[in-house]
Amino acid sequence: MTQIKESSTIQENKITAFNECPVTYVMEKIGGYWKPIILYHLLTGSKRYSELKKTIPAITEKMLIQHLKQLEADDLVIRESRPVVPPHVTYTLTKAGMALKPVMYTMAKWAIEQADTNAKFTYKSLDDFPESPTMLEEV
Amino acid sequence: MTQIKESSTIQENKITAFNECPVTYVMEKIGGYWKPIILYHLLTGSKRYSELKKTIPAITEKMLIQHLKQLEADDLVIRESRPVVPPHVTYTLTKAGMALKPVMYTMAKWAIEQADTNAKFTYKSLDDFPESPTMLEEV
DNA sequence: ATGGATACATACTTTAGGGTAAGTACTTGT
DNA sequence: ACAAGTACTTACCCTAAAGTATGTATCCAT
Repeated sequence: MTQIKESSTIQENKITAFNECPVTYVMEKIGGYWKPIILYHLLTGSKRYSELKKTIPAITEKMLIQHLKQLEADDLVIRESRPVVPPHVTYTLTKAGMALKPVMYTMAKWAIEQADTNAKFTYKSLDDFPESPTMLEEV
Repeated sequence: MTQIKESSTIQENKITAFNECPVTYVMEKIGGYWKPIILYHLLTGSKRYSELKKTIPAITEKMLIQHLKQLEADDLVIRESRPVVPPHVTYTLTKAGMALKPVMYTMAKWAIEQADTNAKFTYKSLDDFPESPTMLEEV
């Protein structure tokens, strides 16, 4: 997991923003190109590592575990492994992770409202958030 | 405004995520260390460039206009300048910008709920979001 | 003994975002 | 003549996030 230089202005500003701005705090937790997508797929229930890989074809394995580790460290997902061969590992949302549902929903709602204006999106409705994976599928 | 290479995997993935994932779409618009803070301060009303500078002391002028330009390009703020000397420029949230209020509120709410668990935040309540600037002040 | 399945790990490179520092234009006040 | 105020602009550098490529361990089936 990529090392971070422990004293740069950029780090300091980040930490300050993180501590003072709740919005930044959330974005730290769920930011990046892949985290929302991973979280979205976990909203519908526990998934194995390989299942996540299959449902998110474009992600590399490095990015996948890297983000899973971060999500675990942030107490948003729980990793459970069965000591069998071949390995069997499942990832499940914690309470805090589940609590992101309304957050993501509100964000999605705004995005789709804006989409009416811009008309350049492939997703169009919030009808089935997050029961069916229409919105974030196939990324 | 920093040039972007127009064909890298990272750009492609970003654009895909941006088009398919509404959450990523939102984060593109309000992400970065400074954008939420700028937006927050604009939620309480129009501000001049210099006022923003004063209320967000840690931001550099480069970052400030850079983000203001981006927010303007994204139709979240409107720039109005009076042709006087010294210049008089104000920034105001658009409708879309204003519509971010519940989005930011929901995010903040989650952050503060988590804060109860972690107890390491300088902000503690949502009581006065966004009427008083207690939450994002002094960053 | 070789390949497949599973869940990673690790070294290296590229890119975009952020930061530093300095300069510009135009006018008023001293 | 020079500084101060306002709203920027520009050139250059550094860092962290993201991507590429390859390797590892274990067991089972063929």
